[in-house]
Amino acid sequence: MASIKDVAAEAGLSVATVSRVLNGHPSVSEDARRRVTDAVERLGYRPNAVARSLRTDQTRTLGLVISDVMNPYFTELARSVEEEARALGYSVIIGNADERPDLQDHHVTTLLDRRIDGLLVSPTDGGSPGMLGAARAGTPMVFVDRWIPGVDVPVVRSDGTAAVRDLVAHLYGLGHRRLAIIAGPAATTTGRERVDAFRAALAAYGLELPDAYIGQGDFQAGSGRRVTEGFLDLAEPPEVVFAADNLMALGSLDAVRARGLRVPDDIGLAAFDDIPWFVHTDPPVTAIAQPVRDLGRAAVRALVDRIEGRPGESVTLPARLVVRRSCGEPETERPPSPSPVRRSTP
Amino acid sequence: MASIKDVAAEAGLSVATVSRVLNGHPSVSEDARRRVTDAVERLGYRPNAVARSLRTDQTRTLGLVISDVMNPYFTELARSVEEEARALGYSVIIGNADERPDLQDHHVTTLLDRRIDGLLVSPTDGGSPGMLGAARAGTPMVFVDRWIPGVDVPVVRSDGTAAVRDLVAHLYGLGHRRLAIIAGPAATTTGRERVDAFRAALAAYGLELPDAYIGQGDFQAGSGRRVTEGFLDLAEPPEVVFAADNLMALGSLDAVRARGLRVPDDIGLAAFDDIPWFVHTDPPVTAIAQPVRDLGRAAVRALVDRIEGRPGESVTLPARLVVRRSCGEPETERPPSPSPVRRSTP
DNA sequence: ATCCTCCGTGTAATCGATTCCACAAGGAGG
DNA sequence: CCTCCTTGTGGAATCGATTACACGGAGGAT
Repeated sequence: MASIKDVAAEAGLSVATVSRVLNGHPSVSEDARRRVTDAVERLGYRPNAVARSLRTDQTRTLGLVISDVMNPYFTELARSVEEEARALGYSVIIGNADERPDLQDHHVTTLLDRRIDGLLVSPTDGGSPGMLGAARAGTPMVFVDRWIPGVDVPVVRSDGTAAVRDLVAHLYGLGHRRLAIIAGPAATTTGRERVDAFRAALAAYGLELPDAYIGQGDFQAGSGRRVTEGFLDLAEPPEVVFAADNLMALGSLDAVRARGLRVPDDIGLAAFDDIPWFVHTDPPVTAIAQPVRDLGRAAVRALVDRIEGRPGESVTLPARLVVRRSCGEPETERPPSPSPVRRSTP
Repeated sequence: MASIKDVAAEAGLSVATVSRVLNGHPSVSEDARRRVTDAVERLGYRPNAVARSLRTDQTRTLGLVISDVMNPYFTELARSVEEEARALGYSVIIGNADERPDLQDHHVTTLLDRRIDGLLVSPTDGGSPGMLGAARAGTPMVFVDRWIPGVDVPVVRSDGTAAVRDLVAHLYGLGHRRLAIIAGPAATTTGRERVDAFRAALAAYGLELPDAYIGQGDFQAGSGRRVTEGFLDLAEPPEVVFAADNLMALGSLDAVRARGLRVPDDIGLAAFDDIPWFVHTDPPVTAIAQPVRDLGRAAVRALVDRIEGRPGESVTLPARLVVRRSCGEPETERPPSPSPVRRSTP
């Protein structure tokens, strides 16, 4: 592969001049500029990003470590992050932690070894050593979705308390009183917050959240199934189950169906995180939707701000309730809406 | 951040010796080895992968350019690719082409600029200039899922002809005769092959595939909707629509529902690519499942073989039909099966 | 005409690793 | 006791870029 030296030779100039042309440095004669671009063209030369990074100490690359790629919520997040990063002239390398702290650490160290300019993390746990180290070492960093209290890093997330309140109001209005939740891991902020928000909302209606109605999940489908089975085995099963993420809701649906029961007639179901597929499930699932695209965009902007020396602030965006049929009859009969999967095509 | 020089100073040795210890070179005294590891420990030193790559001319990184991350099929492919690559000591950088040749080219050049060791591509089109250039330039390369005829690169893919035959047999057995297809872009191999396989299978039953029953889609939900609307407007609409990927099937479902019609009573639906959500849609969708994990694994192995100087061969794995309820009554009434989303949890 | 600027260019140092080659010390063999 | 090998180590070149500094020449001011 041709190097800058080859270009210099081909153009009959020094590597310094070639480099200047390549980087749009002002003090280069028109003649030299032309000769260099011609030589580049002839040789099909492309600058070696590795060498450039070594010299300039910046890779123009962002690392994104997410908890689970197979979760549509995170897939969409990753997509919007990449989009915004590209617009800002950065590439992104995605690491999938699969909800495992050890894998998360692996990716963090790998990314740091490659000297990425900044790190976007949605931590799987309360803080693995590798991650804490990275934060302390001064690598520009931003948390998305989940975060770790006590670590001084901007957080870009969505606040679901109002939406959860709306959800409880909706359920209460439908006559439901025994409401249960499938919680996420207590080590994650989203795991804890959603339970807290739910409990608080229930309290506003004079409802309790007994321990038996709090199932411990891990944000994966399997746990949703297991917890739901436990609920159904109760002497007095809940009337509605609220899953703290979409995968656990899926598992819950499975469990209900495996018993030959039906949603929402026998038991209602609601989920945190709305995804395109919830429109098409049987029945369509009532969910709390986060503004994922905006979250990704804001996270990248905050991180790039940090990288480029600007402050880089935390952002909290509200989530909102999307009522469908999985908890009982909706208020109004609307025509089916088109799938949100659709792109910009008219 | 500490460099190898700092380690050398701390250990009271030369950088050469430090490097040898780091790389497990045999001719290093036990004493030196200990002093170096101690120094590394004290300094929290991590080798700079950028510098290393520049010197050794290898990044131990694979590039993966896929057509659409939001498509669960590709998400799963990406996941299995990363998994296998990690097992083999490689990282992977994912580029999302979003079915756009220009974006695909952008990612290919970016990846090449970073001097990745090899490229895994599922081409969006018949071959964008950047990709063809990469193939010609001798970068180790392997096609996954889709490929480009005439380019001498191993292909790892799945063969759906048998499964499509099974599908048509299933539909024929259910009494359906007017069968339509929503095709993928003609520029992609999968776009063409699936139509061809479908036509051939129909022929085996003395059935035709009239032009009016071939809708041109682009593997995105929007086109599935549009094409299906066209089918429904026909004087004699098809009895079953076969979507060449899962996203278009989703769009098709939307369109049917938007008319107030029902699947499978008013019109049947089948899809290429099985995904976890098809179990939970209303109704569950009959689909052709590819062995995605195996595909990802095989692709990485072929690529790494190429990179490390071994031949690196093409692989074709069979797809299989998964019958559900979207085309009419299934043969047997089975208890609902658990969701395939489940991980290794028992 | 002289001096000072400014412009365009080239030389060489540098980033952080790897690795070839030289070399010193020590042991074996003659 | 001398030579030869082996072993462990260090010096320095190298990968491909960027950039500080030096320098020659053109042009303007005096």
